[in-house]
This record gives sequence, structure tokens and C-alpha cells, in this order.
Amino acid sequence: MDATARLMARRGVKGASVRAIAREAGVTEGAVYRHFASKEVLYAAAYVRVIREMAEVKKAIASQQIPIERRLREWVRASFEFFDRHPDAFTFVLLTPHDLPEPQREVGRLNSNTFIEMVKDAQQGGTLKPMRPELVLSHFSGVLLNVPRLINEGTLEGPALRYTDEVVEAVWDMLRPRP
Amino acid sequence: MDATARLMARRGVKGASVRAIAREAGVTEGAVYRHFASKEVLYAAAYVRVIREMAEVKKAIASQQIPIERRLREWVRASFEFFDRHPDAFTFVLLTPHDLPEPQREVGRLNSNTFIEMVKDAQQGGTLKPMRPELVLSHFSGVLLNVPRLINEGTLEGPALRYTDEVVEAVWDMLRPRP
Amino acid sequence: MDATARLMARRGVKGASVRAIAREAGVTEGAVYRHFASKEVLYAAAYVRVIREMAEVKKAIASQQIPIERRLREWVRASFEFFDRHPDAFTFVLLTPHDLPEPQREVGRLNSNTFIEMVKDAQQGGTLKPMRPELVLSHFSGVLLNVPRLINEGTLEGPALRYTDEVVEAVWDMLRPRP
Amino acid sequence: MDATARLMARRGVKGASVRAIAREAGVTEGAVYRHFASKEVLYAAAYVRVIREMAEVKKAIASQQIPIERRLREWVRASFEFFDRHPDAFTFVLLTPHDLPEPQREVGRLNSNTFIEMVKDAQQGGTLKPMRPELVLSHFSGVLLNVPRLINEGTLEGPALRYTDEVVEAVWDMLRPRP
DNA sequence: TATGAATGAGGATTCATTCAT
DNA sequence: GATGAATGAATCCTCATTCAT
Repeated sequence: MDATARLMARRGVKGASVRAIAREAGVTEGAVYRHFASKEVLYAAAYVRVIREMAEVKKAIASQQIPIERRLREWVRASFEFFDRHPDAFTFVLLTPHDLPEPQREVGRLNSNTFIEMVKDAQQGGTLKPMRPELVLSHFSGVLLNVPRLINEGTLEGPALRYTDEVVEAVWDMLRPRP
Repeated sequence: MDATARLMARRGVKGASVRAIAREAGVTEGAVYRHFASKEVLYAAAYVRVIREMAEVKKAIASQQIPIERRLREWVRASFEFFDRHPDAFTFVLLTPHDLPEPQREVGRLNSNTFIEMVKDAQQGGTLKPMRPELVLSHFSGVLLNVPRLINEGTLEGPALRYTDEVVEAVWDMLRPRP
Repeated sequence: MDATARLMARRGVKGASVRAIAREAGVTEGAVYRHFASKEVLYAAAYVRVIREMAEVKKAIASQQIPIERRLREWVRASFEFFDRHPDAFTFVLLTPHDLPEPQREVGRLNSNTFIEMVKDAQQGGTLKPMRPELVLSHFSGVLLNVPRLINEGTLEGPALRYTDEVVEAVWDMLRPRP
Repeated sequence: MDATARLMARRGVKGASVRAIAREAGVTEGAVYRHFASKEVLYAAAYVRVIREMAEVKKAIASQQIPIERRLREWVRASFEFFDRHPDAFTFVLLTPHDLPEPQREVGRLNSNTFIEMVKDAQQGGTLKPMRPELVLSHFSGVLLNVPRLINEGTLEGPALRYTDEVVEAVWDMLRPRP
């Protein structure tokens, strides 16, 4: 699954052949098929595993009893940390276009849902600007994900963590309640 | 080239076979190869054509003699309008991962460069918050592009133009000079 | 037809595409098909034209009223001269494997037949060693053609004409009547 | 590799498609590509294998401690025997025009080099007529190879071995030292 | 469990040929 | 007569998948 994430991050889902994945993992193609029924299944398994790992952290952050501003900061920090530690896994699940069947798409929405719940709560408490939660998500994830994206592209220099403050400040400017 | 943009937007660059592109265009594979030496060349031609069209509009906007805030708004509006009118072309060039040789990558940077020049000017005039221009670009394009992205995903409802105000407000919150 | 001989000599019959032949001739593919019904027909026409031109010279040589030894020398000289002047045409008809239908194969045997008649005559006159005429042809053409062949290969340096004496001497050693 | 030699001998290098080779070998195209990276590689492998086999025999002959005349005879005999036993392999490597990259061309020169060394030695010992070794090779191989060539063409009747004496006599006439 | 050979469908590309202009 | 676009079959090659060992 690591090899899958790595290669699919670099060459795209279609561009990563089973043969290449197997070689990357140091086994033969046949061995891959003993553990995964098809490329599709392997792809889904690799995807879900990373998403799940991320989701746990995110859920913990969302449920912390600290001001929304600090939870947003934690969210950004944790995301960048993950990217710096596992750039391929991060790129694979969050920066690669996916074409998955519904069960896995549902899993892919875990983080978004957690985020939206957190936002709704904060908005009700008046600690966040009123704005359609989907739009909040859109703006937040747009700013957040663009940093790894531009690092991958070579436009920005890593590690991502160094941009935490600037990113948090930017999103907070967008989201904080108006005086 | 239209068919190419359409299919590559939907299935990715590798996922769009020449056969499928030809069928989409209503011709045979052989006919495609009369006009383009290879899939690579066809891909690059389709890409460059859309980028060039976008770049013209963007350049015109950047050089308008109006406050930066209004130019940013125009930029967003023009982008969303383009997406609403040519969702496939937009998705193809801006939301699809590309693996192009340097000459085309250079073309792909046209819009970014225009944007960065515009930002630098405004920052010198004090009408924009001081911030690394690459980061301004990152935040701006992050928020901007995420709207079409989420519309494609089904998370947000189109047309994109309806989000112009909210997007402009958000990016202005991030970028306006501090009092 | 010139372009055909040239390209088929260099790339083989299958390796010379109609498109390449047309370009070499400075016309388009369509134009080729106005004059020749098919590649097969073009191929045969180019082949026959060169063979016929060679056959005329050879027939004249064979019927000269001079000693067989001198006629053999003329045959060699004329062949090498033709090769030096039209290496592609020579290579095309004599050094390229052919897969032609019977009518053209018949034409291709013109020179062999002329040669064999000449040999039979000389043998009857006792001016040539008795030996199966087909074998005489085999030995003679083997030595003769190998010079252009090795020149093409780069093993021998041209022009071919410079080898006339040595080749004539060699074939005469093989063919002259024993004392 | 056998199937490759067979088909390339009959239809030429370009005329033998991978599909046809695979069918001839009783496997599918994919299977061919498991063992050979490309048609080019398969072609080279088939070529080198036959050349190597021939070269061994030739080297053994060249180094025998018998008069040059007898070594030439052995060379002819061994060649014809090989042709009679493996007409396709022989035709493929020696009677088919090749377009190979340098490493394989080098291998293809093995026999020529062996022959030329043998000739030089004999000339120094005075047991062979003084003549440029390349020309000796040209004449010798011209006469030698033309027998299989004409047999393939249908002009001469096989087996080739039956022509051994006549061929040896002919080449000896050309090459023996003058009294 | 793992291997590596094999398969058959599909990928990009070339080719001989046709045809409207 | 010539052009250049179009076609459909065939080319070389890759891929996901299967299976005997």
C-alpha cells in the first residue's frame, strides 16, 4: 500500500501500473494479487488507510475544548506535519484526482464532515463568521492544500510547516467574526 | 483539441485514449495523427491554446487602471465566467495534474507571472498587505480554484459566478493592508 | 520510380513507405496513386525499369564478337560502372531481396539468361572450362556482386570500378579452360 | 528465437511481425514481450545466437594445423552443412540484409575477422596468393554464399553440400599462389 | 505465500489506400 | 494532375489479470 500511494502520487492512478507498484514494493505481480483482488481494490485500500489515519487526528483536534481559532491552527499544523512526514501519502489522497466507487468516496468525506461540524458549532457560538459551511471548507482547504501543492510543483520551498503561521493568519482573516 | 480538453478533464491525461478522443471528435484515430504528430503533441496543443486564451484576459485585467481590489474582483469574475462557460477547458488546464515538457510548463506559468507582477506593484503602493508574492498567489488561487473544484466534485452547486462576491470578500480579507 | 529505388535500396521494400517515397519525390501520396495503382505496382515498375536498362547493355556485351575473356571483363566493368553511377538503383535491383510476382521475376532473370547463353556458347567453343552454367553464373555473380555489397557495408572502399582488374582476374581463374 | 530466425529469413526483418513470430512460436504477443523487451532486442538475440554458434565452428577450423587449402575446404563444407541443416538460420544471418546497432554488428564481424586472420597467416607463409585480405574475403564469401542464395531462389537444387567440391575448386583457383 | 510465465484486451502509432476538392 | 484529409487495418507494445508450479 505504501508503494501504491507513492507511485500513484507521482504518476497518477492510471499511470501507476501494477507491475511498477509490485517492483516498488519489492515483490512480484502475482504476490500483489494474493493480497488484493484487483488494482481497484489495492487502490481503494491504500486510499482508505491513509484517509483513516488522517481522520483520527482530525477528529481529536475538532473535539478539543479550546477556542476555534486554536483548533484551526492545530488542523493546519497537523496537516502540514503529515505532508512533511509522508509527502507521497498526503499527495496521493489529497492532491490526486480520484475516481473511486461510493463506499470509498464516503470515507474520503470523513475529514470534510468533521470540519463542517466543527464550523457549525463555532458559528452557533458566534466565534466564527456566519458563512455557508461548505464555503468555509472550500476557502480553508483551498488555502491549506495549496501550500503542499506549490511545494510539489517547486514554486514554494518546503517544509510546509514553516508556513503554518502565515496560513493560519490568512484563514483566520477570512473566517473570524466581524466586529 | 476541444475533444482532448473535454476527455482529459474527465478522465485525466493518461485516461483519455487517442481512440476515445478521436471518437469524441467524430473522426478516426488516423485522422488525429494527420494533424498532431503524437498524443503528447495533441495534449500540449490543447493545453497551450486554452492557457493562451486565459492569459490574454488576465493580462488585460492586470493592466487596468483601477484599484487592486477591483482588479482582484475582475480576476475572480473572469475566472468563474470562463469556468461556467467552458468547464472542461477550465478543469483541464487548471484542475488537472500536468506532466508537460518545459516549453509548455513555461506557458502554463503565464498567468501566475502576471498575477505576481500585479501583486508586487500593489504592495509597493501600499494597497496590499506585505506578504511573499508566492504566498499571495498560493492563497488567492487556493480559494479561487477550490470553488470550481468543489462544484465538479458535487460538493458545491454551480454556477461558479454566484460565489464571486463571497470569494472576493474572502481573498480581500486575507490580502488587504492592515489598518 | 527513382525515389522508390532509392528508398527501397536504403530501407528495404517494406521499410520504404509510400509516404516516404512521395516525400522523397517531392509530391504527395495522392499523386503517387494517380500514376501507380498500388505500392506493389510502383515497386514492380521501378524494378523493371532498372532491370531493362541493365539488360540492354548486357545483351550488347554478350553478343560482341570478341573473346569470352574480354566479354566477361566488359560485363564486370559495365556492372561496376552502373553501380558507381547509380548505387541506389543497382543496390535496389541486385542486392535487395525481392518478393515479386512471376511476371516481374521473369524480367529479373533476363540478365541471368543472357549470361548463361553466353557461357554455353563459349563452353562449346572450348574457350571456357566445362562446368554447369548455373554454377558458372553462381560463382561469377557471387564474386561480382560482393564488391558492391561490401562497399555498401563499408568494408571495402569505392569506387567499384577500381576492383575491375582484380575481379576479372579472379573470375577468369575460376572459369578459364584447364590446360 | 527459432521462430524469429525462420520468419525473418522468409519475410525479412521488417516483414516479420511480432504477432506472426509469436504465432509461429505457439505463444501470444504478450509472452514474447516477457522475454524480450522489444522486437529489436528479440531480433538481436536471435541474430547473435546463430552467429555465435557459427563462429565457434569457424574458429576451430581456422586454428587447425592443416594446409590452408584443406581449411578452406572445411570452411565451405561446414557452411554448407549448416545451411542444409538450418536453412532458415543460415539465411537469416548471412543472406538477409541487417540493420543492427553497433554491438551486434561487431558480433556479426566475428567470422570475417577469423577468416581474415587465417588468410593473412597463409599469405605470409606463401601458401596463398598475395591479395588484399578484404578482397579474398569478398571473393570467397561471394562464391560460397551464392550457392545457398541460388538454392533459396530455386535456381540451384539442394542440398548445398553437393557443391562443396566445385566451390572449393573454384575458390582455390582464385586464391592459390601462382607458380 | 510467492514466483514468473502466459493471456487477451487495449494502448499509441504507421501504413496503404481512397476521395472530395 | 495534384492535394491533403480521412479511413481502417495492422504495427509494436503495455497492462490487468490468471495460473501452474
